[in-house]
Amino acid sequence: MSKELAKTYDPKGLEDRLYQKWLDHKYFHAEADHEKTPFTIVIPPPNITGQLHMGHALDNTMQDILIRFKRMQGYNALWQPGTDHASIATEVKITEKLKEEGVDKHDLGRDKFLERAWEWKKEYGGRIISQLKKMGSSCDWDRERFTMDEGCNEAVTEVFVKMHEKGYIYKGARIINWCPVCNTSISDAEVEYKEQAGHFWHIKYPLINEDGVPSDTEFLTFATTRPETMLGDTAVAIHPEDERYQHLIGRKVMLPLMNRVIPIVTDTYVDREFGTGVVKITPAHDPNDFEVGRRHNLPIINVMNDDATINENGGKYAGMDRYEAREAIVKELEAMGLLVKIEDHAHNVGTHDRCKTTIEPLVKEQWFVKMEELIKPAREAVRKGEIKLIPQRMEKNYFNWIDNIRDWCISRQLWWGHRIPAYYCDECKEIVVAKETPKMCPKCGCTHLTQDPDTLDTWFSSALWPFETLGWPKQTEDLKYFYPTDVLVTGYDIIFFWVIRMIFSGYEQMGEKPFKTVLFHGLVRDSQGRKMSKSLGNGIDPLEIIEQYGADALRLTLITGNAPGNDMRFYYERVENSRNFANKVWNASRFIMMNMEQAKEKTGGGVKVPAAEELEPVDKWILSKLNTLVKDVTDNMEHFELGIAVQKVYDFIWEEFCDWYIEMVKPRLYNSDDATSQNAALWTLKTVLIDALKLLHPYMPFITEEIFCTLQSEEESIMISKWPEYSKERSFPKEEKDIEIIKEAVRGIRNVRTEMNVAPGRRANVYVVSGEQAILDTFTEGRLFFASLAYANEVMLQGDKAGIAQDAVSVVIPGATLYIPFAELVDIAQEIQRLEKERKRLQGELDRVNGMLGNERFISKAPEAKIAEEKEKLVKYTRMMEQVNTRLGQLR
RNA sequence: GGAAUCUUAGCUCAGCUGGGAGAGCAUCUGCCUUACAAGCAGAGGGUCAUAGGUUCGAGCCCUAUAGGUCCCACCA
Repeated sequence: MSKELAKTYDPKGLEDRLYQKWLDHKYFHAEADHEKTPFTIVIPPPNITGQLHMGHALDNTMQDILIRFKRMQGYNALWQPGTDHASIATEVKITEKLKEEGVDKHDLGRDKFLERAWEWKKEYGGRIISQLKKMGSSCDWDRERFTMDEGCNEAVTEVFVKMHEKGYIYKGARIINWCPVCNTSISDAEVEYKEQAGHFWHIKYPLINEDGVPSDTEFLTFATTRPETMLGDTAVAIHPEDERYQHLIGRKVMLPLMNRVIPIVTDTYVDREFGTGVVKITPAHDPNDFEVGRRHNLPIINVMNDDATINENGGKYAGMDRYEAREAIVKELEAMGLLVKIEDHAHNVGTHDRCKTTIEPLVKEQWFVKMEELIKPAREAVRKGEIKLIPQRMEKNYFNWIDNIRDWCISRQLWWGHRIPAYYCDECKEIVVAKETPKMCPKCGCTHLTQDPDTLDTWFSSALWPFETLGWPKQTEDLKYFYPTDVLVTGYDIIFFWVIRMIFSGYEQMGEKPFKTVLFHGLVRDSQGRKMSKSLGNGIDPLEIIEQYGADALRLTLITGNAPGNDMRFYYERVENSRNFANKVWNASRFIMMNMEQAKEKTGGGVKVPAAEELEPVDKWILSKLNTLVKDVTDNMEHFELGIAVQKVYDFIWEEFCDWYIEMVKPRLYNSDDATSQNAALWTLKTVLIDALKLLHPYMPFITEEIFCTLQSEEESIMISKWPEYSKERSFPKEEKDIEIIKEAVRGIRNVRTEMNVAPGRRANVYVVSGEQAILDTFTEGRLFFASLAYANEVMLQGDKAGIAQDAVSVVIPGATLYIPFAELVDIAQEIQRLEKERKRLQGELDRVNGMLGNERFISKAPEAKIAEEKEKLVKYTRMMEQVNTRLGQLR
């Protein structure tokens, strides 16, 4: 009738079954309920192209821990899930796949391409979700959203139109980052700078004489890393106060190869100390030059096509690739005697973070979000602590980015994504931004309008994620109830892409922060500390780990031994340790249930709640320890110290509960003559186990559920059980102290026995000698388990050492000396040596304590509690020292 | 160029508000003790990078130095 745990712990058999049970019972589902306090987390939506990797595993484990913890605490916990369309990432994948089929994206056409994309979404969008389920994630799947579902589309259009009306979104020709391979503009955040070995080409341009012809003798020399851009040069710049070049102000130079006369301009942007103090200016292909060009009204000559080949403005170089052109141009300049020298030069080159292609700065007409005003509330929120970043040091990064923010280029020359709701009149070119396709042009009345072909940066929609998933722009009940959300858990690597943008969007659209706390985690690296990557092939598949060790073991591994925001290394030994812990929990539970069952067979009844006086000191000791644990763990978790919290649970279960408490109560369990004592032990075992399981549940949901349900068949699930609370009635300081004394005695005896190579099977009597009745009482109470743990035949308690063999081995603990007489004897000299060692140790402690207490300034300045603590130690060590000295005297 | 962060046992890392240095793995010794050998009992191993400073007291706070990681900016 009662269930039993399987003989061996096998996560494979139970995880899927339990997850299905949770789903069936709708435990993950949350509804707005004003009787309860909400606790909300929105998931960082994984890409539909993605497969579960260790980063997801960590991110989701943290969220699940928090959400399960809060749910058990009685909060109305909502974990809002969904996926991201990942505009560029997905488009690239589909384009690649088409290429494999021999189909060019453009031949296929936009509509057909989008059909393929949706098919892709249908096929792979579910994959990552089912993988998250494998982790045990308790998301409310009934609420699953997608950044391109109807509601999100509506939200995006709403925001775009609104912000355009407010003037926060504008269209303009600016210098942007262009990826010649993906054929789209990208934002500043998507550019990754990488140091590359390059060259400095020192080139000279001839000055123009007064008669308007290039000089044969006068030149202006400068250095460049990108000679090919000279085709678009429209000026040469010098610093206005550079004495070397004062005489050149107002003159012009001849741009070789293009035979264009260009001015010499003065601009403080030029660094006199760097190179020759002369800079060629190419406004169309360099962000700084673009600015210089604006200041001096220089023409912008774009010399490049979208694929980074030279265009018709590049004269005879038209059609060449940018690097091909570079070579040809250098060669030609050299032939003309205009190449002065070539130097090696390492410099940072901007690359596209997706495809690693060197980006090309280009001037293009794009849509931008004006950041200046928008960003202000985001800065203030963090500055005032309205939004907390954990760890706090992330604030530096945050402010640094905000303080240097530039307008956000949001248009992408891609098809997969939210198409920009801007329409152009075919006749008068008027731009209309509207939620719906306009019937006619408001300016000329023409009825032919064409929608902007571009789509929006994928982060434009993710920025709205915390409120669009709750129903916005509709003022839903959910939105009112669950927003603002409580915690955002994410990697520090997307703070600029996502976190900041959600924050300013929340304030702009909702007038309220999107979340109260951002909990950052680091990267999961391989065992050698390298980033896991496809190209290195060093990625560890979380699903494989789950298959081999179980999701619980994986979760525990990811959450222990690392601080918030720090990267961690992942290796198998750590997972094994986690699995071993799961196994420990499993076996301890099995042991407890087995004993409950056996007692039931004998007595015919189940475990009863014992009367207060029926609890023995050990029972009170472990209950008291558990009580403290509950307080500490809850406190740690509330402060997001997840790793510290679970470490405490781990230590408690393994050391205190399994290695000490269970061992201590075994004699009681095996003795059914004293039913009262046996019942008290069983009840304590069960009670402590259940609470410990609850504390562990957020971390290891499956194993705890399986054990809990086996143990408490009347309960439905541990995940909706009540989180344990600290209670004064469960605090027993006296028993805690008493048991610690006995533990110390046990450890002391074990130590001597090992040291003396006494075979474990060889039992000996133990005499506990103490002048204090309280200590003798403690041992009286604990005699039974003390005997079993200290390999004792009989435990004799006495006030003096009468009747104890002279050559008995002795162990000194605070307040008592233990004597263990072995039949054949002990080398007295060796015993003296051992005690001398102990004397030395105690002397060290005494010196330290006396040093502190003898220091007047310590006495006058240290807190009283600390002083009292040290005084107590002084008493303790002094007494132990006396005992050791007495024993040494006897032996001599 | 600017910022952040790290340097603690052989390895990988914890150490939360300053108050007697910890874990896992590895190593060594002894145990198949009727929950667990994925285990039990013990042991060894650390000038907490270096040098100063603050403090009654520093792994923790401050300054400098060395080395590593990483982010931002970018000088053409």
